[in-house]
Amino acid sequence: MAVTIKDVARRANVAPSTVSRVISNSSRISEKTKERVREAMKELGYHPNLNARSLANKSTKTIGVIMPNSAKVAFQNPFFPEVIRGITTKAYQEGYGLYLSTGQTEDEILEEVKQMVYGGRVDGILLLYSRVNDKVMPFLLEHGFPFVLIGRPYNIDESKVTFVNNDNYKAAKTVTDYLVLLGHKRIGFIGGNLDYVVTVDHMKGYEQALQNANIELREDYIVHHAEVKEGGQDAVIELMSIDQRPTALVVADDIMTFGVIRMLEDMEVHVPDDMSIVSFNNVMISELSSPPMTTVDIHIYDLGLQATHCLINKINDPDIEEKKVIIPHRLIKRQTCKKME
Amino acid sequence: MAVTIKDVARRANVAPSTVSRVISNSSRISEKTKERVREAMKELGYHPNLNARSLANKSTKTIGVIMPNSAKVAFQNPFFPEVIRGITTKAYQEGYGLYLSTGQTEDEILEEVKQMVYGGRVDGILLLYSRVNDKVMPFLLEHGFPFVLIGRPYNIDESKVTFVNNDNYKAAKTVTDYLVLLGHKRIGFIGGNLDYVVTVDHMKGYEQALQNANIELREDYIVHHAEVKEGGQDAVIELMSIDQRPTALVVADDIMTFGVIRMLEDMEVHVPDDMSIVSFNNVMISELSSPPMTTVDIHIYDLGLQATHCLINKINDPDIEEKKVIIPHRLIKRQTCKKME
DNA sequence: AATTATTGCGCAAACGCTTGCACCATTAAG
DNA sequence: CTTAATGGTGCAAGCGTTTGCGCAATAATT
Repeated sequence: MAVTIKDVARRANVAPSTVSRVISNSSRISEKTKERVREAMKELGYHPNLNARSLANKSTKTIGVIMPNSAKVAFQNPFFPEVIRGITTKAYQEGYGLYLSTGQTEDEILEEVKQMVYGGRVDGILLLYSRVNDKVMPFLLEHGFPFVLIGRPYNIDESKVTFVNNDNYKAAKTVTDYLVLLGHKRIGFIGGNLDYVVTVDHMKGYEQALQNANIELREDYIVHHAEVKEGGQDAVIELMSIDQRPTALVVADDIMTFGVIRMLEDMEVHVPDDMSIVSFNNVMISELSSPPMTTVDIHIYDLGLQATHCLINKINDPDIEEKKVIIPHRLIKRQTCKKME
Repeated sequence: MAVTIKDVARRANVAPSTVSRVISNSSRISEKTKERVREAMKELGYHPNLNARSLANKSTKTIGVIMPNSAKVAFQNPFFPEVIRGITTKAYQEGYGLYLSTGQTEDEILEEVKQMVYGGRVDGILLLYSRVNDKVMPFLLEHGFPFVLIGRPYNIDESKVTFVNNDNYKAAKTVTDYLVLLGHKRIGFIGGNLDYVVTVDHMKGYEQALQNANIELREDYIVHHAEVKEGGQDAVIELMSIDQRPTALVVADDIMTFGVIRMLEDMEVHVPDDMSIVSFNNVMISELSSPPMTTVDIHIYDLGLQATHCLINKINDPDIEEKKVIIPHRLIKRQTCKKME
């Protein structure tokens, strides 16, 4: 059996409660006793039992990280690793641990969240996605459980939830504007899963830009695909089989862009000479495409960092007001866009 | 305060112990009482407190996942997301949760592991790397704590630890043989961080293949870099500034290959016409390079799955004998290799 | 010198659950 | 009809911490 607080107490000739207070560095214990107790702890190799502590404490010092239909598909996109990097960094600084969701379906995930909340496994929750019809957020809201959303609440009063997001609408608009500025009139849009709020924001921005430029919106220029990998390729086929092919593409995700570029190459459509492309995220390998892609950097790492920051604040002070943090984005011009002659 | 086992007991007119036994579906309770208790649980919306359970139980139903110098840099490589996918899948099936390490340095990580072990936070540990001079494994070994290594133990008796690995030596040898078969004599090697066992295995395989083919080993053809991204590019510069440039490259990692290809393109060295490349891992986007890369698929997902499987077995039966699982690899021929004229 | 504050520590209850053991009805066996 | 199994529950002691409260002993105040 492991060495407990009682063993330490006995060894140091004090009461268990004193040991506990030494651990929490209570000012009510004299320096002398503290030293004696610490000595005993060292000698016995004492380490606190975290479960017991959590039980008594009602605090676990761990935060739950919820991914969309789990890591299963999510992790195919470098977005998640990167956001988790940000989370990890902050969490570590603040002495928090991370508990990862593992469920695959929406229902499984909801069940897990309930476990985390009711079971007292975590002190707060980080939602790494915003889905259109999400059941997790309402649950959390209803129970007044601390959480922060990465993304934007949908169908829910923004003032009721703390969230960290990019201005995806504006990013998409800017990007489309940019393409228009380069002289493109036939601009296609390859979007992600329409269940995700980010996708609808992208589309709105795209549409607005076209409208501002008096370019007619063509249904057949808009294609959505859930899977980042295959999606990119399928989408290209669809778009390329239209009579009047687009000359430029707004692509939802850098990874998709890899697929898009490959597929276009196969069709002997050259980027950027025959086709301009802009996409989103600027994940690590984005600059390694051939040609290197123009994309908008959304500072994924910061999303994670800030979100964690907010969450920890909320955990420490549950009555803190809800907050909305917008992480700036930045267009990174590389070599997939070209001016129309 | 949340509803506890006692509330349920009162409601169902039984003792708390009975409720507990109903939860664990003990055969000693009659169906009738079980029904009544379950009814009460539903009505009150009972959910067990996991900390209390863990405390009484000495089991947490969660497994600790340790990454090399943390997610921080690790996650830059799709290897980790993918292996975690495998882990998640199995863990979920078996009702286990995942607790992620967040430390950045070796010492921080060791400290975290100690916390997990002494603190009773996890039932077992998954080591996602094998480093040459690792302190975590000896610690775990010494404490007889259940763990499984993904990779291969180094400087430690293999029979003492359960591990899941590829035959990286053989993979590297095969790949080099393949290049030799294609007529290449000047074959370079771009390796990863020499602290990792996988890197030394790769190199051994490479060297052996050359030796078998009676090709002289050239020091200057061997380059190592820790960072997958920048590393690839730096390495190319080094290798290309040699008088007698290599005509083929064995690259430690697919992501590196992206960088390598880009850099070569910039130098107007065309792949595969002027340079053949083979690398390792076959992560999701590997097939999206231009040209699509030839690589060896190491079944990362399975590594995670199997490792988790083994770990759970070990948790359930600590006296189970240590096991060594080799996941097969497979050369995926795409378009970065060409026969020498 | 008597009273009040202050400091330093211990007692014991609580956190919510599990589990060995004892106990009381039944029912089966002798 | 007694005794022995058996089946179904309850009691109470843990699991290792935290923390409100109380009690000495000492220091500060009249």
